[in-house]
Amino acid sequence: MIPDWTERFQGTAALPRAVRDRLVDVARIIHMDAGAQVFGPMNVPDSLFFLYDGRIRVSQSSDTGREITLYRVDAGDSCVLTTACMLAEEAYNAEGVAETEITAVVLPKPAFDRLVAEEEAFRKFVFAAYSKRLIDLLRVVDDVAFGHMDVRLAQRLLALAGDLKEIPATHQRLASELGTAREVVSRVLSDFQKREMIAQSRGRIALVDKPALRALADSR
Amino acid sequence: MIPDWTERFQGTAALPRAVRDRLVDVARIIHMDAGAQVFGPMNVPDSLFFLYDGRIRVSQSSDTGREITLYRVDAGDSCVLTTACMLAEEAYNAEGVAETEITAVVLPKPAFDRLVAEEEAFRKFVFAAYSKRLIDLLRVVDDVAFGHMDVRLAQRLLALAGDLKEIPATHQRLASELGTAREVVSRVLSDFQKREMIAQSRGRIALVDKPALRALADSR
DNA sequence: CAAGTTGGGTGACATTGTCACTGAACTCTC
DNA sequence: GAGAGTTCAGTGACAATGTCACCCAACTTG
Repeated sequence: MIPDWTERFQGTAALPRAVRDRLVDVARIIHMDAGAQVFGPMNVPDSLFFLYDGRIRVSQSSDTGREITLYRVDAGDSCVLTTACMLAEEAYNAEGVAETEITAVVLPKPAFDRLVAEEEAFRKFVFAAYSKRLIDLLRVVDDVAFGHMDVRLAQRLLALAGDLKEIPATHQRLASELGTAREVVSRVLSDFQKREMIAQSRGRIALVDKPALRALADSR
Repeated sequence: MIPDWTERFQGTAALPRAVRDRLVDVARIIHMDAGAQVFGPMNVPDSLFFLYDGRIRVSQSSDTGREITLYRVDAGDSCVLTTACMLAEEAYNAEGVAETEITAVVLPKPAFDRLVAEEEAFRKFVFAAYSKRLIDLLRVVDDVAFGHMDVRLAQRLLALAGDLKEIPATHQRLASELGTAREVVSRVLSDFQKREMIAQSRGRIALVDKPALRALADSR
């Protein structure tokens, strides 16, 4: 089904043929639909997770119903938060939800341990993954603690849009990205609209003046 | 001077005698005064850092002059943020400052790599350290994004006090703990005072009614 | 089409952040 | 121990953000 997933990851592509064959043998491939919860407070995995295809959004939610996106796991990345959870047996309320249909490689812990012990390349990969997430979270803290809503929203709109001119997103959805309330997003968006940087219709936002958004996103 | 620092760390105490002797040989011991910057944007270390004695406060600051405490490194912990920085060569503006006089063990990267490769116990220690920091940061994000100032301040006052009844801390200092502005801390503290939970004098805060503070800290 | 559901708008108010001050409390120097 | 400078804290006005209680419009479904 998947030709050879070890091609796909920084940490495994460099491994000797024999090791890779063994890995392909011992790992399980799983598929999940978009919207499925990959992990969460009630669903703590005991294995290591490598995302072969698709995208996962990792978020944290408050008990008052608000939510914030921490980062996204893209194809080729591993998901270290699950690992972290296993190691530091502390409670946390982050969850990972598949944003698209996903295909992932699940490596049993013993195999993971062995690989980390024996293979330099794999070890580097895992450490890099941890480091990346740490840095990601530093960025989130910085944004939430010190950033301004209009700037943050402009940044997020541009990031979500990529090369496209329009994004399918409700105000609530954007609020969950930034960890704020829907009303706040509505307010800021209607301001953007007044300044003719965007155009809105139900569930869609058209980025009319990307340069202006970019300028705002880079300011302050 | 230090009898055998390898006793001190989870990751090294369990190692074979021979390995530990080699470690003691290859590592450097450093001392720093309270207030010294251990690492920062301008001061990126190329070695691994194990805190033998003292405490380090790791914080992040905005370009507008505000600051927030991310976590503290206690004696017996390693400081993984420096590692993270080395691996993911991204810019970040976190810094570590010695809160007390500190004594630390600095392990050159080659020795670190070798240890991680060869020693299970050490590897576990390092992964656990990373995981702990990830969880710490999740907690910070949660607090900043969803927490209320009065609750957060009550929590912090209790944490900083420990068993003591009084803490030496300026309003500005507390603001830097929580990533807010001094005026906000002043406001909340004067409210606490009005409710007779604390008493204030210049640079000192007496926790008069700890149970009430505790109740507040645990609420919402 | 009617009814239900979801997305979005709005005004009032609470909390938090920012700014521009003031004065009090400490420190230092002479 | 009397000023001078510095650090710490208090204040009022205002801006930005969060919360609440609604409303209505747009879609969806039976």
